Amino acid sequence: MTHVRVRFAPSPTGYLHVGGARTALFNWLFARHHGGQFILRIEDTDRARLKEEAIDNFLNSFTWLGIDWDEGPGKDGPYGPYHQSERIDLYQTATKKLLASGHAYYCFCTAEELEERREQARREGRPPRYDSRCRDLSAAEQEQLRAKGRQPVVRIKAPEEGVTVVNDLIKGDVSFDNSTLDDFVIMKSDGFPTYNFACVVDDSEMQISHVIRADEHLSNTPKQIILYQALGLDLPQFAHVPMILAPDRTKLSKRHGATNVEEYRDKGFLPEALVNYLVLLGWSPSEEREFFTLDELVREFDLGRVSKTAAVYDNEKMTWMNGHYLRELPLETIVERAIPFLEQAGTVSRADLDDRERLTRVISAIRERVKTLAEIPDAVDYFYNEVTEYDEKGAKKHFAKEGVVELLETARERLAGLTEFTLENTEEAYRQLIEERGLSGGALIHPTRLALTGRTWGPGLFEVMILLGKEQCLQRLAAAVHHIKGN
RNA sequence: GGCCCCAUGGUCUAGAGGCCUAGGACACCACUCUUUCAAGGUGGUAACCCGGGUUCGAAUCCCGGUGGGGUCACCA
Repeated sequence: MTHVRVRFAPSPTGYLHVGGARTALFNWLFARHHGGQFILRIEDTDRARLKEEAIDNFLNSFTWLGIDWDEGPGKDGPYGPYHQSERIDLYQTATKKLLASGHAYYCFCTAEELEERREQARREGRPPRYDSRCRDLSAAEQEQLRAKGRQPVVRIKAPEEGVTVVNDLIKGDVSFDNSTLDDFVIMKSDGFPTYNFACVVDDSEMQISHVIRADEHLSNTPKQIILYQALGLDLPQFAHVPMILAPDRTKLSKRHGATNVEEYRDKGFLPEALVNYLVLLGWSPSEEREFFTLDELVREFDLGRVSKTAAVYDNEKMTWMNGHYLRELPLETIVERAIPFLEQAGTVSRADLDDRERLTRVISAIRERVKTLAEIPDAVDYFYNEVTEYDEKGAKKHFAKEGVVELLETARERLAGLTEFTLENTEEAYRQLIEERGLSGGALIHPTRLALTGRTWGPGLFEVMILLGKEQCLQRLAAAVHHIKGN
């Protein structure tokens, strides 16, 4: 294979979308698999929609996902600059070439005129194509229009007959009738290139070997091929990856919930899980397997195993995947990543957060019971804060029983009598009491859990006791008794 | 609407003519483990869009329908 150079070319108008993230990921994996380069190119030719902070958002998202780039913003290379707004001279040179060779021409129609004609075409049920009316304007006519103050655009002279075939690595050969193409704009009246033009000039200039992009660009590809041909340039390989759809089978958008990777981070998802989930949407490994590290993906990834069909994004599976990573990642890693969420929630004091040893034990106890980092503050709450209320259903079930007050008081005395408050001792004390009274384990354990945590679920009771410490246990048992009597 | 792409359980997918009585994963249900909730283990419900061909044989190849998606800008 020729030397692999691929690129991801976002337009800095918003955030990195999960669909974009997956496309970038496919590009990155392909580059790493083949020992090639992954380039980030900023397509900022639409100055009206440009957002200053967007580029940083993108870069942060990539870094968070573990995707690095060999050339691009902050990483100069031999084919820079990597912002299209700084490459205008390149597009102008290419335009001059096209104009000189008769492959392009100036068009003086205004945006309003064009919109009007498109509207009319639609009304009459015709395809809204540009009618090439400026194609053969004489020099004199052009002068006249310029004199009127009209700022022209430059259009490509598209072939009127024949067929343009896209040899796509994923879709196979796709043919387009040239008669369906019109003389599209390559340079806007503001002197900036259009997407298709800038894309071709840059992909060629940057020696891109494989253009791997979303399916929605497939219909742009014949236009780009025409530009390559007009400029006398070699074609890259094309690969159009299927789209990611929302559950209602439409394009994924804000109204479907979290769609950009920053939101996933903020909702407590792990980058490992997002990457793993996303890569499995549209790509399948050669062996039946669900979990892959980035390194394993680099080894396994293959464009040949990318599916042709659009995939529906499933948040349940994403969440399941996240839960898996939450359980499997090193404990220290989870603790590190949980801290920002705990800080944000503000329910655990600074001092408690700094007691890393206890925090680690607490998180170890609950981590397989949560699916996202964002659930951790709530799950650890009672280890750090007093229990102020009891689960309503649980209270009805466990606090309303005959003799529960006496039972909890007795249990409290037994615990109070322990000189060493260990897992073994506490359990032993409880087992003994259970046996004495001829109770089922749950009859004592359930009300105790509710008293200590306010909840009906959580880690093993004796683990909770040890984590809470003797004093807290005694205090909470007393408080619960007080609460029950008060009702 | 024109053009283009696609079509295996609710969802992600395996499958490149006989290995398919269609496999795996999520979700769901049951059982199991268990002091609870999870996690884990075991089992289960559930799919080849329809119609024609081709072939001894089709989820797989061809054609036609249907359905879904994408795209038709001086946006990328």
